[in-house]
Formats: sequence, structure tokens, C-alpha cells
Amino acid sequence: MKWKELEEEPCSMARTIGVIGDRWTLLILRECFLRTRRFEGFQSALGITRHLLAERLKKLVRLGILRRIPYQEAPKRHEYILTQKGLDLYPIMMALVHWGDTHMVDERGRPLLHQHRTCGKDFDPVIVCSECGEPLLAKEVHTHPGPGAQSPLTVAAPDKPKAKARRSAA
Amino acid sequence: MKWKELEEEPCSMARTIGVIGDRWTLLILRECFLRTRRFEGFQSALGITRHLLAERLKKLVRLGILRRIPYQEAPKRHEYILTQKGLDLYPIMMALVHWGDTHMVDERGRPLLHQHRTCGKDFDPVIVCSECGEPLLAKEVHTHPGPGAQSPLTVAAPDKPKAKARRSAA
DNA sequence: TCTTTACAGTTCTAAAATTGAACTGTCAAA
DNA sequence: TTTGACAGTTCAATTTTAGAACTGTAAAGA
Repeated sequence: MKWKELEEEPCSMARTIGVIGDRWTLLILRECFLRTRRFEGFQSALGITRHLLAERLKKLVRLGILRRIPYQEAPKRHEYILTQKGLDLYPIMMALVHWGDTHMVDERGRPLLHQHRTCGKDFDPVIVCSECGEPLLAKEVHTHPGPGAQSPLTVAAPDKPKAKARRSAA
Repeated sequence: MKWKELEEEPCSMARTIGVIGDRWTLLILRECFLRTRRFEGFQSALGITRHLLAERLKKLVRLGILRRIPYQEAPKRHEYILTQKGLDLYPIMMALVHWGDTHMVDERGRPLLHQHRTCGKDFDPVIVCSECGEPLLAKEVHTHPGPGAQSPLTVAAPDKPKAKARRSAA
């Protein structure tokens, strides 16, 4: 499986992983949500190599997650800011942070707290059902094929040597 | 930055990324939530190389996300099942799926639908504030240092060559 | 009995991605 | 005139990953 293929798989999670499923991309996005906008800002905050940073930013722009906006002429310079598509990644970021807060903190406690301006309190993100509003538990969720199915997701992997089949069919 | 270091950074998101922030690990976890439990199951469903699969499973077990349970003697064989720590990754998975459903579907629509047994309806996951129950918007959230702070997260990256500092201090 | 198959890995080489460091080019400030 | 900030690009060396074959146990089939 090449990583380009991931973006075209009939599985929403695989497609998302194809877009943001690598370590540097995720860390770059963390910085974006913390209001970092410029090349040097990302580079010095993360310690990522300039080579990779340039590459990843280009990819995020190409995918419509970041927009490249000029902030200065002569020499031309740009800022990278989240599009709506990028902002929509927020629940993913919060879910990642929350799991870390729950399972990876040391004795000192959480490095960062989140305050909800709307109600004024420090909070945890909770994932709920859009229909009934109850918190979601994995055990209470049943998945079934949708209109765009034909998904590897719906297969319990019978016994066919998938990866092979394509090649040996000749 | 080495990837081992990530798990020790004072940032919950970085730590989480250190654990599950690579493509294959995320896909393996997807399979776990779809009830895949055995080596061959993962391998044929994903097309991952056996080498990497063995490595990743070992890591997930070491980190307490999967438990390795014998299901047969002679020859000894094991199943990999999610621990509670692993099950707690569910919101991350749902958030990934939902973003893909929103931004990466083709004209045919979603490959997979999710039904909430509790209320019987197909749903979307919604992330809400634990305190007031309102859906969370990035703009309404303010982050501030917590007890375990000292975080790179709270720094807007002044101009120090971070990665260097540690080494050259000698 | 001999061979094949399922299963869960391990080992090896080639190919791809990442790191680390230096280099390019523009402009402003010292 | 030199230095520094900024946003990259280039390239060799290292690390990861891919791809394929191999190991070993036991059940099933010819």
C-alpha cells in the first residue's frame, strides 16, 4: 500500500490518515492551532528539519488545510493559516490531547488546561451522539455500510491474500 | 527530535502522537475497533508487511494499549485485544472518521455509517464541553499552563536554537 | 506417510523517507 | 559593509519501510 492510495481508499479513516496521519504533520497542526503562522515559527518550535517542514506545509496547502497568505512584499513572504477544513480538525486535536491528559501525564499533572470562553470553565472534551446527546461508548456503536461502501472496513478479512491477488492475476 | 523523546515531552498531544502518531499504528487500531484480533487478520486486512506488523503490535502491547492473550496452546498463539487504555482511543478514531466523512468523501457518499444502539439512530460524533455541554469551537477555547507545564506548547518560540542547546551545553 | 495449508512470526536486501548541515537570495538594520 | 532575519533549497548520511523469502508447529488431506 502506497500512501497516495490511502487517500483514495473507501474508508474515511484511511483517507484522513493519508492526509494527517504522520507525526510531523500532526505536530505542525498543533502549532497552527496555537497560532503559529510562519516558517521560522514552526521550525524553531518543533525542531523539524527545514526540508521536511517545507514539504509538509506544501502538502497541507495543496490539500486545502492551510492557506498561504502573503504578509509582505519584497521579499515575498507568506503566512500559513488554517482554512475551515483545517479548523475542522480541531476535534481530532482535542481528542489526542485528552487521551494524553488521561493516560500519559506524569505526577506533575497536565501541561496545559483548556478553558471554554462560553462558560468560563476549564473543561475536558467529551464526544457525544449527534442524535441523542449521550456520550459515546465504543461498545454501543454498530457500524454498517453506507452509500459509498465496498469498504475494506466492512470486511472481517476472510482468507484471500489480498495484496498478492492484484499482481499474480496475470 | 527523536521519536522516543516525544513520549516524554511536556505536551499531552506530543505524547499521544509518540504513541499512535504513525500511519500503520492508526490503521492497526482501526482494525482493532472493527474486532480484528489476530496477526493474519491484521496482515491481510491491511496489506502491511509482516515485519512492521509484528513490531507495531509489540509496541502497542508494551504501551498497554493492547493485551496479548493466548487463545491456543501448541503451537502457542495469541490474540491482541484492546485494553481500557486502548478503548479510550475511541474518540480519536471517531474524530478521524468524522473529518474524513466531512471532507474526503466522493460523490458516492460515506463508506460507513455508525449507529448508536442506545438511541437507535445513525449519528455523527460531536465534541462538547464537559462543563456546559455546548459543542466546542476552536475560537472559544483558551489554553493556559497547567500544573505539569513548562511546555513548549506555551511558548511562541522566541529565537533560541532549541534542539542544539541540549547538546552544546557541555 | 507425504504434502499442503493456516498461523505467527523472523530474517534479509532494496528502496524510500528523514536527518543534519550547509547553502541561496532578498531586504533591513547596525 | 557586514550582520541578521526570514523562507526556503540542496545534498550526503542515516534510519525506516517495503517486499520477499524463510522458520517452525500442528492439523487436514491425498
